[in-house]
Amino acid sequence: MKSDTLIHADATDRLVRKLRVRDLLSDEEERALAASVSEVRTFGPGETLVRAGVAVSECNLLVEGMVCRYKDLADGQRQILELHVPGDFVDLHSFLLKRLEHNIGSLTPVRIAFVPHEAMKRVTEEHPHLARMLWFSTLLDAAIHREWILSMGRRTALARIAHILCELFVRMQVVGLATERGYSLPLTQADLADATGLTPVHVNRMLKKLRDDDLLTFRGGDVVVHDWERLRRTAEFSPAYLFLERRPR
Amino acid sequence: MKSDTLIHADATDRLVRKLRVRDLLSDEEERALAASVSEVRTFGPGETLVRAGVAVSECNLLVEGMVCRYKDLADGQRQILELHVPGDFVDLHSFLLKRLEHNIGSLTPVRIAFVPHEAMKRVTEEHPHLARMLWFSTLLDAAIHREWILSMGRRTALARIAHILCELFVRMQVVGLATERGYSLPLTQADLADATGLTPVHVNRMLKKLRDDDLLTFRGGDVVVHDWERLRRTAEFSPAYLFLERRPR
DNA sequence: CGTTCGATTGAGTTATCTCAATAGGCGTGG
DNA sequence: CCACGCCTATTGAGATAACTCAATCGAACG
Repeated sequence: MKSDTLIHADATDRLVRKLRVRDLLSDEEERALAASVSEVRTFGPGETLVRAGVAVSECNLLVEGMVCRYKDLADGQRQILELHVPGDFVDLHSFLLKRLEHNIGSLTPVRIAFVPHEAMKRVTEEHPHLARMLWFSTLLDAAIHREWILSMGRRTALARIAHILCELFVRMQVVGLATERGYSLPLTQADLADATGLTPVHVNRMLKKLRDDDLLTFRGGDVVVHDWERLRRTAEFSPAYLFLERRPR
Repeated sequence: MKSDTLIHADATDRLVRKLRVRDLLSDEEERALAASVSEVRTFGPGETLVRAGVAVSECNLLVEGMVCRYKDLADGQRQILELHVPGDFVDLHSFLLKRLEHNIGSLTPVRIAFVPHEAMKRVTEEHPHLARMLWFSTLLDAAIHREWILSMGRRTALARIAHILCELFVRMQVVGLATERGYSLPLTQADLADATGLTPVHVNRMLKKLRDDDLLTFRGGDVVVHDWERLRRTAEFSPAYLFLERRPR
């Protein structure tokens, strides 16, 4: 094993964990994944990591911190399209798309592992099953997108916020970053507004309602779930769209 | 060439057309695609083709007509997640997901080509480049989802409707089903409401406004574009997210 | 030719937004 | 150590985009 493989092995830990929830990943595949990381770098909060339309030649794997994909409208309105937790291969799709149609930005200080597209090509060609697992994880992003469309289209502001906080709870649990009671979510209410298509003021009122109803507290970057059952019902949250079971075969 | 390959060759025509807009597809790959179709069947309008949560063993390729993916909320509200035009490999993702988390339903009479998952596995393993193109087309769906999230989150009702009609115009053009002036869109205003997260009544008013402003007419299942430039601006539509250029290499 | 389904319009309601003001935390510089 | 400024959270009050309910109308269809 080459030494730089060792150096970056921890970079893929949470990704591996996430993949293993859904499928069997061999040790060889795990090593191939770790070996494909060329570099790990840190960035400050509020930085744009990938800009829409610019050709990219490597994929970003989030190791630590929180990033989002977003688009802006001409009048300055922002919409967050997805929130990413450690272990997410944020722009895996840039491998085939070559450029992204949206931006990727850090919401906190982050550590990012880079995987060059050449390494992606090599690893997917040498490991067809791993390639399918990576394909799968882009399909998971699409499934999350669809649930968000449902939220934005048909859920009330309260349910929308409850839903996104449920989703993140589960996704954080998968990568071992949540306890039974809650998780760390270093977002501002304005960020949450951009993610839910609401205004910060309204987000504030809905959070107050969730607090007053004793469902959940979101304060100082921490989510504490008080009543998971009622929260789930309020959000009409069902984790089926996160495909948390092992695929057949 | 086997005769059943010949029988179903037309089934993949529009898909091939769509793929060739984005990448080079060899004749051999085209034949492999056509050969993977096991059967072509017709369905009436309003049928559920794939139900959420049920294990599936084949992919649906839309040959003719219009289908949508949708989810329902407990109170009966429906959200359409994506509209599909001929040539769309509607549930290509079922190949890896094994079950879908949403439903697929026909909006019109449709012709569907079936591709068994075994055939998918064979063709993707034997043709890695074709596999990447299919992966790519699932990424395209995700990009469309993201644009919808932006629409639902931040665009006004008028812009949202204008935008979806712009998108379908371009997508219909790609598969040769639109003229310079417009295209056939066999949806009711209620369908359009379910796709945009609005009420039918409000959709009606916004369509009237688009008509009154002389941007576009949607009547009797036909979209006629009167002023593309102003329509584009109203929707803030830019086709970048549809990746209409050839990928590099 | 009655029935059904989709489109259209009016009138009143409401969820969410906008504007605005206040308050709390936190880092920086004097 | 205090004062200032900045960012985020909070709350109030009024505005508005979109919704609900309800009625009418037209076309398709058996």
